[in-house]
Amino acid sequence: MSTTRVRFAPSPTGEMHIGNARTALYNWMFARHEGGAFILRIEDTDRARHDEAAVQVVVDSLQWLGMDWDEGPFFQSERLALYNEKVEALLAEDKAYVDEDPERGACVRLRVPPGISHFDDIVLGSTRVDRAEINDFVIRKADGFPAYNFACVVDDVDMKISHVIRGVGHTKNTHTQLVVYEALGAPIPRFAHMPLILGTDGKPYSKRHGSVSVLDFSKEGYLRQGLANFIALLGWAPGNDEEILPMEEMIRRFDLSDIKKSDAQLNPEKLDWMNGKYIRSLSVPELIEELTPFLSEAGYAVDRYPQAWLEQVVALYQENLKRLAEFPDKAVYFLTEGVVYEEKAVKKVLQKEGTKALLEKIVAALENTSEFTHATLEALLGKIAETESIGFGKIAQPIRVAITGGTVSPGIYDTMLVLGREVVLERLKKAIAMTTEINGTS
RNA sequence: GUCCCCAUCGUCUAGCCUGGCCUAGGACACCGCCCUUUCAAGGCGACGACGCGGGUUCAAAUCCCGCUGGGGACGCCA
Repeated sequence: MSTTRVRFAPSPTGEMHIGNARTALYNWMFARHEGGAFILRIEDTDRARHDEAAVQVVVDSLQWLGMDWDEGPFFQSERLALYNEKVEALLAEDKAYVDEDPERGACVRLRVPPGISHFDDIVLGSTRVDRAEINDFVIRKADGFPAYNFACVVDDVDMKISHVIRGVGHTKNTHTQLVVYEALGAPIPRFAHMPLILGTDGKPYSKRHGSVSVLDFSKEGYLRQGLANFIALLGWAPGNDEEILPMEEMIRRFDLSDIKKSDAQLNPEKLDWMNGKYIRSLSVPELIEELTPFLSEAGYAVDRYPQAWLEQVVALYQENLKRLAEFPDKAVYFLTEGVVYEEKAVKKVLQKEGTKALLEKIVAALENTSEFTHATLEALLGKIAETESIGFGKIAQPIRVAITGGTVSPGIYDTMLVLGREVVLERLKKAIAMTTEINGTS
């Protein structure tokens, strides 16, 4: 059994930032790669920030991305006895002392011995800091709660963490925490600090760049596999040119030493591209399942449509989607009874000289056949194109606008077939009537 | 301000540790072409980078130094 033990230890802030998600993912992938344990620990030692719902966000985010944990979640707020025991021991050994503040009360500080602090980071390499820069720091706050740098180490020791994988903002903390390991006489784990994720302006990725939290990306219609693959590749590459990597593959190839030292900008276009790749890799039933919440959100109850028919519609859009959330709007003329005509499309296509007559011929031809298949439609429309001696585009576009309301849709045969003979005829007639009106008033 | 870190196409990156195979490879985006009934998807192609200056060396994207630029950390927050 592997002795590799890692942990993800967020403070419950109410949202899981994309950068934190990547840190969690790297921890998790590393644990799975090594056959070790992934532990979830909630660092809720700040009373003012305590929030139950915020913990749920962490859990939901992790689960949504497909991460599971072997131990926890542990809550630091429930482990005060352990921290106090350690504080008292340090006090007894005179490695720590009480610092009285007339206003805030008494806290406990750890004595920082002089010297040069040094450790080898798996990502950053050798790092060193003069301890003269580290003041005796607080390990127990006046409110009785442990301070971050203390609770973190006590827990990492207690939980036998072998590798501490966290954001680059913690490198100085690591030097501070090394003092605690020393005072405790505890073995020191390996450290790996992750670079930052930046926005397109090169500043740390934040709300003004777009979605920041994992759950926000989910709401926008990114697939868990797509987002996970994308953020994993922000700062890590498996060493060859492959980019679409299913989770199992990423786990197999993951290596902490392949993580880049420099910060990475999040490129939204590439995320969309990658998400589209994953959408296309799904089976139609799987895609429907992913689409269901978005359909409901838009007011379309999925069970309102025959499953087989819905599969046809979804199949038509699978090649077109970048984000799941785009679907309801794009497929609106399949999902609702009526058609909403875009003014521009009507003006550009339907109001053309001869279009009305053309549509009437199409209606007549369709009414003459009871068969409504790809073959018959192709023969029928092809014949009209031929007798009218016009390109097929000249005939497909008016139909498209008439039955969808716009100039963009899946293939015209497929669109007609899935819409069905009745609906197609009804919409064509409606368009003809409308065209008459427009012509009449102009 | 003090300390620390980083630096290859616009962006994500391969290559750097173990100099030569790099006239620097791939991907996204952009542009063009093909496919084509629209939009996509797909295929093909074009554009596009080793931040600058010194070294070391027969040879540097790769090693060293400086500069410039960018970023981070400096709480009884985590």
